[in-house]
Amino acid sequence: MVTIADVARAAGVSISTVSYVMSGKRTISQETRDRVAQAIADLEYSPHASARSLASRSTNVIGLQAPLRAGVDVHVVMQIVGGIVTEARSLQYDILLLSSDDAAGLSHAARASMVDALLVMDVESDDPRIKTLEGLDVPSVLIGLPAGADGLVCVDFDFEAAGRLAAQRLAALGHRRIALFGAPAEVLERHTSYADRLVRGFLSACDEVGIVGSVHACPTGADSTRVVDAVLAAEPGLSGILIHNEGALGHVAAHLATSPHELDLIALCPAEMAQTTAGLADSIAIPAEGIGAAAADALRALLAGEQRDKVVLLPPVLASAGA
Amino acid sequence: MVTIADVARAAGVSISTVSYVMSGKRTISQETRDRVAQAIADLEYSPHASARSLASRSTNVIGLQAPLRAGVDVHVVMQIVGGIVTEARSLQYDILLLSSDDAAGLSHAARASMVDALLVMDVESDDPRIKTLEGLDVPSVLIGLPAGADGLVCVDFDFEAAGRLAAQRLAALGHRRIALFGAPAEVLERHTSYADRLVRGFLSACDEVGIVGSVHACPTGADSTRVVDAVLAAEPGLSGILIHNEGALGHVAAHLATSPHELDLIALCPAEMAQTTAGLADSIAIPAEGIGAAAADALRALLAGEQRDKVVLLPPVLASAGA
DNA sequence: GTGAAAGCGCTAACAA
DNA sequence: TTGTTAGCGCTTTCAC
Repeated sequence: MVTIADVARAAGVSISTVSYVMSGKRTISQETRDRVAQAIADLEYSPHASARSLASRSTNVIGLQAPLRAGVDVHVVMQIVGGIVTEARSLQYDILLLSSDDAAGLSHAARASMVDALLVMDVESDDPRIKTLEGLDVPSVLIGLPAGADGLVCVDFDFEAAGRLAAQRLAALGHRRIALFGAPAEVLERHTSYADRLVRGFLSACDEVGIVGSVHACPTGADSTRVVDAVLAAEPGLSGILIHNEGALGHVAAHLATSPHELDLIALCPAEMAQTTAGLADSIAIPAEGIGAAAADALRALLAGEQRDKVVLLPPVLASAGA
Repeated sequence: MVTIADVARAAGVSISTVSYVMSGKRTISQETRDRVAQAIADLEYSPHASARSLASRSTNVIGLQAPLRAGVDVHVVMQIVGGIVTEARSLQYDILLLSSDDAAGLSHAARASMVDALLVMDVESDDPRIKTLEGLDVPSVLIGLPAGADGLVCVDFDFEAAGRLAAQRLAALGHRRIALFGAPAEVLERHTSYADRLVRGFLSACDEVGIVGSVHACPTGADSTRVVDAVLAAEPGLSGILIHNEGALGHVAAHLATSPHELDLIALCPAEMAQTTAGLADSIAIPAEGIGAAAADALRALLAGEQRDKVVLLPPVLASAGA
């Protein structure tokens, strides 16, 4: 193993000089700097991460709790994690995947000084982790917007604005009666924050523009088409649909394409998914990677002591499908 | 911050006694052990991870390179990672998500002593990471079976056996002409190891049982149905299909359900996905979590110095769909 | 502009 | 059965 002492010896300087060349916290003559840099390159030296963090009292690691056994939106979770990792890397942070999903996992990582900060996905309202996070001495950011997390920094997609946007768009297309097909019933019933916000935006925009909107839980997979058919039968005149369900989108889109009903379908999903789905009128992209990147950046700001908004909501953007 | 010295003081013992109580590497009287345990609990002490790994020269961290921007099988990747994390946790290991996907990322993590071992997914034949891994002083396990990785431990699903099993099953169902719809063309053309192995197993079993098999690339999404229709038109008498494409499965299954052709469809996909897909004759489950767990366990064996097979292949299991 | 040396919190000899 | 202490490799005062 190559240590800082090896580098110092090779460059003919003291170890503190090597350290200062790497950190830039001291002015070093150009000549010395070059010699040290050369020695580092020659020896393929990488500072021992643990030694460094023991001495510097910081790890350059972010702890991440991600829902790996996710129900619905696997693609979204993966893309968010991808965004986090990419952004974190550019900020010189590594990501430690926390293996337990509970509050104890968070406080353990913090107490063991394994991480400089914590990033937590999939937090629900009344989640015990909220109180735990507030009591820890490492900063944290939530991805999502659970009720009761007032003290914490939250980053999320603006589902309410997305619901509103979709309703307005469908109204502009001339529809007078529209429906939202969302998450499976079990998710809706938990009153997951994002689902509630989407519904709220959708219905309030319907009110505002004076059209009729309804909301329906939607199972994953092929069953979804049955639910859609039932709603279409029960609501004559229904002609515009917003769908937010990764596992149902493909089936519903394909089903409606062969249906006698004349209607417009807007999907709320990652952009890539909209592109491979035929039969969409429009789509609203969930900027999943952007959410991850924004969360990592919010953490950077916290760590740097910058003052920022507690809540960061990424705005929805309407896209022509297939374009 | 609570240190081992605080615990020692509270328990009225020396710090080494505390250390030995935690590691169990020394026999300690029951009484002392209890006092120390009590102090640890009272103070909510967690050993400083960096200090520990600096002194013990091991991190209890596994570095993982996972394809986050995956093309096809997001579900599979997520489940594998879930399996890794779960198993690693039970082995007292944490997972560090390596942020760069290249060889340099691997050697950096190793040289910086950030990890005790490396787990690498999505390695292709002739991947430069293979040589890098072989030169590293930390043990590693690949998930996949790339050509040229003879020196390394590899864990994967037995795609060849799966292809063989599917063909045999379709033959047993009475089909004389069957087809495999696999990955998108760009994946097949890269000669990704798993795709090649699946094809080999499928075709060789066709030969053995004396039926005709053909293999076709399959695009993701709704386009897939067009390809299937074209093949059905071109191959009269085709009546059995094996499909291995997460993004196409739903569309193809739905499409065939409404088709005039009388045929059996076998899906190769995670069990959960088969369950939500209607119209399958059978399915062969990809035990994604099991792969992750097996990989983590292979790493544990390596770390423990156990002698094991270089290649671990998880066998396919035929399941009645919808059952 | 550079060096020497005191820790960071822990593990594991070495001693008793 | 327990305590004392020398490192692990680095950062950062303090000294020049």
